[in-house]
Amino acid sequence: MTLQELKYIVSVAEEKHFGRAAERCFVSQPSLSAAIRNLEDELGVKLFERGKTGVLLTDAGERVVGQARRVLQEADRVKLIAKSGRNPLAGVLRLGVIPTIAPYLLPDLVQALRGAAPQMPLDIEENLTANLEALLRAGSIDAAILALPFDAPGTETLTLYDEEFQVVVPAKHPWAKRKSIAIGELDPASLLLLPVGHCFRNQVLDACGEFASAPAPGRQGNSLETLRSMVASGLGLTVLPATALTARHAQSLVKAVPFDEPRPIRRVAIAWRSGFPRLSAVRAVGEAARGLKLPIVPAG
Amino acid sequence: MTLQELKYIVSVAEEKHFGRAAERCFVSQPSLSAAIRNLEDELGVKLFERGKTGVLLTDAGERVVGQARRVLQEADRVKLIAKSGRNPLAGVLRLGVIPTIAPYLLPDLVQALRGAAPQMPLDIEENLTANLEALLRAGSIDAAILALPFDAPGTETLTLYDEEFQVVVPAKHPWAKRKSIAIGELDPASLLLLPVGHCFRNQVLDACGEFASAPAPGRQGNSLETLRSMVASGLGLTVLPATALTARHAQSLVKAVPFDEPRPIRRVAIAWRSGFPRLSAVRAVGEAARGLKLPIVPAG
DNA sequence: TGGACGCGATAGCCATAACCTATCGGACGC
DNA sequence: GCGTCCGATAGGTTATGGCTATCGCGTCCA
Repeated sequence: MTLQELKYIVSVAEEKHFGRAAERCFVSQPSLSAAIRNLEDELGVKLFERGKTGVLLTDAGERVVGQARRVLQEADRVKLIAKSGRNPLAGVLRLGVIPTIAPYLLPDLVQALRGAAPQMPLDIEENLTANLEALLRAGSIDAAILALPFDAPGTETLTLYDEEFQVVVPAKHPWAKRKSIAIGELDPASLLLLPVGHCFRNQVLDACGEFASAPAPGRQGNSLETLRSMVASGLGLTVLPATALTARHAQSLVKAVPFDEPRPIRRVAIAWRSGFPRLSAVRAVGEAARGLKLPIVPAG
Repeated sequence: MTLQELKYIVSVAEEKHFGRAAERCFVSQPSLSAAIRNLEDELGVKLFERGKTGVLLTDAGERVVGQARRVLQEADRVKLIAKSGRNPLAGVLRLGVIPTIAPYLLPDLVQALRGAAPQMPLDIEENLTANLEALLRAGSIDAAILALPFDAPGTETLTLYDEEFQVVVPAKHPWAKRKSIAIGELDPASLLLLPVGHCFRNQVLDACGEFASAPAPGRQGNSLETLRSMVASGLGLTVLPATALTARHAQSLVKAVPFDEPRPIRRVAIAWRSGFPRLSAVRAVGEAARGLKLPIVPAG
């Protein structure tokens, strides 16, 4: 039984004439006759009574044709659904974002995408890089915005931008008035860091050339905002990325001071599975991120 | 788009593995791959993401496969419906019967068919032969029980039985005690007949060798029962077929008297369109009619 | 790090079935 | 009777779907 055959019987049922039905199906009359004969044989029922006074539907034919119409209708909906899914910029994009980027990038990114891809809502998964990698490879998310390096096998990345690191000190701290600070000046004992697992923690440690002694466990905050508050309360100082230091996140009790040149940075990228079919959706997200008015350096 | 292709994508969606899906569909893996590629091309959407870590459904694929399942389900119902229509003795049979047979044959016929074809209800159309012919040829009824001759083009007939005609006279009529009556004795002036259009009217007239003068218009009854009542009331006498003269229809005020040999009869048959696909349903009706305990002569 | 393995895609060949044109055969109608 | 209409049949061609063998890529393991 084929969809073709079902189309044929519906056509004959409507035309009550093999010749005209064949014409309507753009086939020759013998082809249509043979196809219908095939179907009748397969179903084991005569669907039409070929009489002198035209073609009549048998009782079984009536019911089969009715059901055939339903099948064809559902089949048409397959095409409609496919058509609606043809636009890569339509449909939910499941996007992972690491916690040190999400709160600073997403508000503007979402806003930008409402213009660039209005039919593509973002389903955001905020998680650590290692978890995002697993989710990405398992297909639970479609793409992830995170910091490089990221070399999960079977994935590709597109660099979005670089952002500087800055030292954040209490407003009354002697460094608050400095123009810049050398990396070597940082004291591991007073540096507040994110917990293990956050890539930003390692990036800061890398930038500082790894301290000999590990920071004390107590000197940690679970988010960048917590770190900022801890600095404001005078517990120590920390390092934050530039996107966390815009006017929107200003705090009168703390002051951000750049590093000496060359200033340490992190490179932010979007990653996806090799072969992910909605590459242009990923690209749209990337373009939107690059176009934002944030303290970022267009890179790559 | 074919049902085959839809089966393939559903299978791959369930197995998440081209090889196993192919096995389940009893085709080789390349065949299945090619078919799916075809469908994806036709729909203009990638349905699956062929990754290293197995096969993933795209968002569009998810929706298309869901709809494909619905199509296949409806297609299965086509086969079910066809199967249920495969038994010619199942399903309504639309049967025409002429008014001079219907009330005498149907009660017993229906009863007999409840045993022989319990899944075949009869949709009865009681009408004159000419109308039944039109209905039969138009396909509005499937078969008709009527009196021969019946030579509508495109139809075939099967003789069911013969039934005698008898003279029906008032119980007090001098003929009521006669053993038999010669045709020539009938007086057209006192003979009660059905209206024009009933074949039985013509059969009686034929049997009597056509009277020179037509019967008076007033001496008509619209049914055999009306004729019987008119005889009972003393209005005249009439001729009825044997099936109308069983104990069930006995009337104390009238008496039926046979004709002299050779007794006139009418031949009752069942007719259907040549090529009507449920021939065995017609045959079943014929067998049932022949097997009835009625004053009929198995004929043909 | 190299080789075996797993998996989907590709290449090339073959059989079948789907389609075409031409023709037949029965039924009607003039 | 003869022409016409209509579905079925015959015969030939194409292309579609299926197969085997193989490739290419990635992963896993020694």
